[in-house]
Amino acid sequence: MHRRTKQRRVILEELAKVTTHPTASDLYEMVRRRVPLISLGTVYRNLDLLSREGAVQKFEFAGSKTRFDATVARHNHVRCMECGRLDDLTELADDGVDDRAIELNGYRILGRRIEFFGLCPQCRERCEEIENT
Amino acid sequence: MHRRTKQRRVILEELAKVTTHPTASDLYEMVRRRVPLISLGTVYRNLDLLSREGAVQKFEFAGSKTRFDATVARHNHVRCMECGRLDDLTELADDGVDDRAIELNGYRILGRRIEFFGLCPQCRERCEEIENT
DNA sequence: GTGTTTGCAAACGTTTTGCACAGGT
DNA sequence: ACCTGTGCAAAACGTTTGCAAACAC
Repeated sequence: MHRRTKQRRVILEELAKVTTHPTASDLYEMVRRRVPLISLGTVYRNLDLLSREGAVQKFEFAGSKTRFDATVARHNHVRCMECGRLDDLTELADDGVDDRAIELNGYRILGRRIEFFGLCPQCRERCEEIENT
Repeated sequence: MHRRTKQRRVILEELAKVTTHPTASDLYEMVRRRVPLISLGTVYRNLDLLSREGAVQKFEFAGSKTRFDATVARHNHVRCMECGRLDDLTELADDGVDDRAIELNGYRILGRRIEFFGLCPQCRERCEEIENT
């Protein structure tokens, strides 16, 4: 069985503190303030273990680093193409995508991921200013 | 202006030959049969250039290598979680996802990507056999 | 001739792994 | 005492980049 180590506990605690979606090295820096000698490898190993247990969610986004989230409830994301900011989209939990079509391809569907991308409020404003010049 | 080099031409020709979604190194192996001294770096540089030109599509899938496609029309994908196989889903081009909700978050949405994942026909059969044992 | 493109190899950033030791049970 | 988890460093992985030579225009 899995043992309750200080490293594992602090990683989970630090992840639960934030609503951002930290990467493994973000978390490494956060945890290091409380467990100075922790190694990045340990952070990776624990995040992997915790995500397999279902205690954290792991998001492997297209074209960027893996991000982690202590919020386990299902939700989709928007990424800003300009600054890289990542936001939750809780309202779109039920996305209305039709599953039947995929049955036609002979696949047994186990899940789906929707990623939206665009401009966040700040970058949008900045871009629109430039457009109007 | 861009020059018409043998390497670039052969990369595009080989990519157009297949309906799979080769990675850069898959393509490197394919092209190498015709241009033995080509380097992997050249394949990457040309795929990048061709995708910026819109001649090929680049798919940066979550948690896996970037794949390329000479079919430019918009379509979604299913990935097999067991064997990694990747299929097109042309029928689901209009996915029915509601865009209005995202406007509420203040984002200007420029695109979305839907990835389905599950078991392909072959792996599905194999898994169901094991389940029934 | 000029400037782009190439092959090669080294560098890169993220993630994984091998190892001997520390520490939870 | 066992055997999982750790720190460290090196390796692995896909991708990018610096360079001098080669080539398209």
